[in-house]
Amino acid sequence: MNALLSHTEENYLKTLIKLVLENANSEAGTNELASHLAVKPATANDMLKKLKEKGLVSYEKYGKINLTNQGTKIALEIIRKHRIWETFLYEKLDFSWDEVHDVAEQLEHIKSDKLIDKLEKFLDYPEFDPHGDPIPNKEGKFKVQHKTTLAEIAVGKSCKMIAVKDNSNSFLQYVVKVGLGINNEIKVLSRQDYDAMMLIEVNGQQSSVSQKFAENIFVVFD
Amino acid sequence: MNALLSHTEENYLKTLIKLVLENANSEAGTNELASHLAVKPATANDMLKKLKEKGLVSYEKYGKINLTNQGTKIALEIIRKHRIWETFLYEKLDFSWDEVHDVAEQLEHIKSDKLIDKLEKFLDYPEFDPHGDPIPNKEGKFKVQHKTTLAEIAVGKSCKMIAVKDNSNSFLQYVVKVGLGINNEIKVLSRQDYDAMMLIEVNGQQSSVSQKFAENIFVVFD
DNA sequence: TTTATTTGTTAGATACCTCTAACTTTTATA
DNA sequence: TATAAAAGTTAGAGGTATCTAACAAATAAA
Ligand SMILES: [Mn+2]
Ligand SMILES: [Mn+2]
Ligand SMILES: [Mn+2]
Ligand SMILES: [Mn+2]
Repeated sequence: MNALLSHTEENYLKTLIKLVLENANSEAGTNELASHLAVKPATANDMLKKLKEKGLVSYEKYGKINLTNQGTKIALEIIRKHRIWETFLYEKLDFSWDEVHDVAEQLEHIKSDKLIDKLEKFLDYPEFDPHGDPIPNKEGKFKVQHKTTLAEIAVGKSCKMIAVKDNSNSFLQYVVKVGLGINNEIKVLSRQDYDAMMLIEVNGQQSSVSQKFAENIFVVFD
Repeated sequence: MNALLSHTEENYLKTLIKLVLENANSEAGTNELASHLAVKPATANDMLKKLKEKGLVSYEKYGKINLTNQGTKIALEIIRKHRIWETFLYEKLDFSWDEVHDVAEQLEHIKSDKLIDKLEKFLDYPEFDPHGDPIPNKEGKFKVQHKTTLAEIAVGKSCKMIAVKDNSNSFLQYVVKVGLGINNEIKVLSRQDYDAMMLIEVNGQQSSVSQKFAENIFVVFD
């Protein structure tokens, strides 16, 4: 059934589904794909032909790229594995928030349905990973949370942090430094007209954060 | 320091150390290596040149193959990872005896010292894997047990099973079926002169086992 | 609507890992 | 010791994943 893909092919699918999901227009381009995978457009183009040949992506020459149903299914399986492994590393092995991603990038390619299912059970069926991202279940379904960014919360209002948008190590470390974490209550005390710098309060601690920072914190209204 | 090796290179080193250790004469041959890796001798020969170039194996044209100190160090690290992962799968995820090996073959190539050290701690520093094989520590040291095979135990004597020699799925499943497991006490009731078939008793259960079977069960005297 | 810029594609090359077929060296056997 | 068998090596080739450089198409700007 699952036509044994290489690490590389899996990484292309995973990147494609991320682009397709966040692009809103539900499609991706060659250059965009290449840059996210840190390869040259020519390389990505070759791989796209191969993935099309295998029925995992649909696209025509000079057209936009989409995943087929089969491609989407596989991509979600990889995301599922990635997030379950991140949860394992964080919950059981005491890895920190910013350390889990790189190792999960390797672990997500381990081929064993039994392994990931048993790991999921061992973790007691987690629904979200350490960054607040939803973990797809075996059927590829996951909890969709209505989320806003901290940048959009009005002055005087409170909200709860549920996830981060940027998953880079430097951002994650910065978030920790500011005293923020998943499920923390955040109160917006003020916002500058000039540059949208915000003063926020978390656990009684006040911090000043930039617009760029606030745009990468996902929150829900209280 | 550790010049990032490919999965393939790591598998060659791991196979080499096994051959070198079990060959007693402490060396291996090209054909032998190739057959263990399920590749053709020509392929193994190419890789040997490459590993020699990298300073991991020492050998001269038409001569015998040995690992260098650096090659030995890396090979032991891979074995360490393999056995720690097997222990994790068996102890924490309820994998059975015969299921752990194949998944560990993949997991052993994950590159993260932190991961394997934290996993080792999580498992409370195990010294032996589920098959009774010793787990090298970070320095590559491991417990050496003086072991004999069941085939060598005299009639009327008892011994304790400490490991299996053959790690194949079919053998492991057979061992379970016979009612045997690590740390079981085995009493040798009789042995046929003709074909060395043995009658043994384990946990009050009597079984008849072949010489080939007995030669693959490692035991220690009581 | 012509031109410039961005985006995407092709051609040709390299590194890695593998193979088959032919050859050479070493070891075992008669 | 001459010959046969086994073990090991080389040459030549193919698939995958990558690159650079040159080209083509689509889109944005003038
Ligand atoms: Mn991640
Ligand atoms: Mn995550
Ligand atoms: Mn094993
Ligand atoms: Mn084992």
